[in-house]
Amino acid sequence: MFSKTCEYAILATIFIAQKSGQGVKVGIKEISKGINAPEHFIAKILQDLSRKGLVQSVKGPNGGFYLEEEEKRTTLADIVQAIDGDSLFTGCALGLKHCSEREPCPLHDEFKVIRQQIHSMLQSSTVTAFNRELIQGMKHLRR
Amino acid sequence: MFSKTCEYAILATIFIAQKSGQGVKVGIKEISKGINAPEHFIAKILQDLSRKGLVQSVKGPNGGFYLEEEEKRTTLADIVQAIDGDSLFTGCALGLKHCSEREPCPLHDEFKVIRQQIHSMLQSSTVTAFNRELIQGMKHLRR
DNA sequence: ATAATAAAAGATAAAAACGTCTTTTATTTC
DNA sequence: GAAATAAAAGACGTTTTTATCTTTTATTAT
Repeated sequence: MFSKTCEYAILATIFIAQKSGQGVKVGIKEISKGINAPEHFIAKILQDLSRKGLVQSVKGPNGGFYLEEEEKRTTLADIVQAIDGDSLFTGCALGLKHCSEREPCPLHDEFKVIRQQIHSMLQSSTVTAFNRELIQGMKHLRR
Repeated sequence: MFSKTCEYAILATIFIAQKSGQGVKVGIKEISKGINAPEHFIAKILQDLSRKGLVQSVKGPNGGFYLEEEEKRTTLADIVQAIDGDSLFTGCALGLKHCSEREPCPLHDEFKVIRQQIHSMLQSSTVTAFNRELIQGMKHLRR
């Protein structure tokens, strides 16, 4: 569904969002422990998200990652778009380049509906949307 | 969504199904041209599908691939299961190993519905289901 | 200023996915 | 039974993805 990189990106950003909701920055070590993912790998991913303006970072003591108010309204769809591109939202289920309304693959019509549902699921979830449930232990991020 | 191998497997099997509907066997060259996929690669995939009893093959002159009556009722879900396993049908959207009703990830509830829809879409499509539309040019397999 | 901290950047490596080429085996036709 | 055909099997190569390690740069606190 998503690449591993994208899964990590979503988990890490939700983790940062949770901390940012509490007004604190968080370092890579804590993030990687919090979501149980390889430290250097998610460092790379966060560099990327940072460049793309989805998270903020500051170097040095008391540095770390956090979200601006605006970034707290980032949706999971935005993250997927940034990391995996929009193939999940627009691509053919069978990987046909020319698949379209005019030249549909066998799954085209059925898949169109599902694709749309996936998109709206991801678009209706901001990265902060899960803060309460995560803090209360009703939802989890650890792999 | 699916691995490339799985996409090829689905396309190739639907192609064979179409020919088998016309009572003829079909060789790898014709299949690979028909779905515009690398010849040796789909040969491997078909070997695998053959071992798993999803397609039949015979060697030598006038040999090729075809489907038994029973195999014409193979569903796309069967193929996905055989090639990619059932992670698409049962796995967590965010790749969490322990994600479950008891310990759900943030997307668990919403994704459960979508996963189920994907499964039933694939289960309700047999490999022969598209024969008519393919022959009439209303659906396509070429990449 | 200096030392400590933490992210950024770069290099490298391991694993998996994807793809190609060659040889072998089975079958058919002549 | 020899030649031709076509899949099976095996070896090999490339690319992408995933992961790790090291060095550099920016920031803070002393």
